Amino acid sequence: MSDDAAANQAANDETPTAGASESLGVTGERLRSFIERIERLEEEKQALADDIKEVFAEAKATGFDVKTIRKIIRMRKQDIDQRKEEEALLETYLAAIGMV
Amino acid sequence: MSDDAAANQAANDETPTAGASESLGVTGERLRSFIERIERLEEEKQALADDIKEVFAEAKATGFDVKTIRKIIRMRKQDIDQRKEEEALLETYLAAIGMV
Amino acid sequence: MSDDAAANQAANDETPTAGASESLGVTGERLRSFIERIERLEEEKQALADDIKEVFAEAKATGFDVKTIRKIIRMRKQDIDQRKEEEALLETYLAAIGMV
Amino acid sequence: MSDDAAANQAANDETPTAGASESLGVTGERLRSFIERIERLEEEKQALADDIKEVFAEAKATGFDVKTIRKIIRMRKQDIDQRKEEEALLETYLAAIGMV
DNA sequence: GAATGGTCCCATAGGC
DNA sequence: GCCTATGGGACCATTC
Repeated sequence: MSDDAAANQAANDETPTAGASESLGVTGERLRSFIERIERLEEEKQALADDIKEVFAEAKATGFDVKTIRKIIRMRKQDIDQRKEEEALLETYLAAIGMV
Repeated sequence: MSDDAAANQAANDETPTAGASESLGVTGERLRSFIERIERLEEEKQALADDIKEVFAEAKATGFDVKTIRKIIRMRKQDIDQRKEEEALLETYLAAIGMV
Repeated sequence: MSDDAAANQAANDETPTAGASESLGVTGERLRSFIERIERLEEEKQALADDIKEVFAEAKATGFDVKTIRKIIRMRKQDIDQRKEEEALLETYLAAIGMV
Repeated sequence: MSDDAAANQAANDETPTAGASESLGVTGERLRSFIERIERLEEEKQALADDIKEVFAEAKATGFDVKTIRKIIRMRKQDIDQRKEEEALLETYLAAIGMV
């Protein structure tokens, strides 16, 4: 493993005045905080995924072909990506010739 | 592919005099609306994915091992999923013995 | 992608007396061998899938509810997976605190 | 998990005096048997999937492009399927004209 | 034919 | 910098 001590739950007492449990508690708190933040975000992300699914369902109910819609969206995304790339390239060129 | 509604990408008729073209325009509008709603949601979803990545990066910078954190999160999720499934199974059993 | 090129990376001459076409032949042999091995394995895999289907059918004929059986099997699998993951996590922790 | 409860909607009686509860025990046995047969088969199926993965890995290590190999296999499968279909159609025609 | 679950493929991310 | 591993998305088969 790369980092020193992964989830340092075992470990060394860093605050001499405190008990071992204290510093452990702090580390644990931070870890828990990270985990919960991530879980919260993933929950929201999942909610959005569900929303998207719903919209597809609605489109389907309206009589549209979902697969085709997906294809269109993919194409549009490609276009956007490409456009962004082109703009980025343009920026690079402009920067290269000192036009900021 | 189901050709009928599917390919209605044309959609750009905005002639006020209506007729078949008018309904196509309407269909096109609806299609565009669906697509844009989805794109908007996917954008937000992507933003959340980026946020999550950031939190992982922050945790890593703090000295935690990302891989381990991922594992913990996965396990917690498994717990939740399993609990849900157990409840679903119970429902199934109840239904099977006619207890609705 | 250039499909033709794809398979040619192996192309080193193993028979010093042969020309390029010979080494290509060897490469082709190896490729064919891989493909046939995979196809054979997939055939067996498919046969097993069919067997499983049969067992489900038999269970159904016996009066069991297939859906419920599926759910039970899924849950049992989850249990096993989770146990494995817990062990893996333990390993990770042990490694993290230097207990190999 | 409470395996015994399974699809035995009533359940856990193993009283030696038999009666309805005895037949339930028998039912439980059958259910368990089905489940274990399926699990065994899925295990083998998974083993084959792993084997296939290994072969792909070996092919890759040899210098072949996995994606392309997949494509070839897919094409060959299509050919086989098509051939089967043609044969089936031929059978149908032969049957239709009374040539068994 | 609609919904669901399972499988496969790809693209990205992290490790060596 | 490659290469493996993991997660997400698409497709497909099956069930109700």
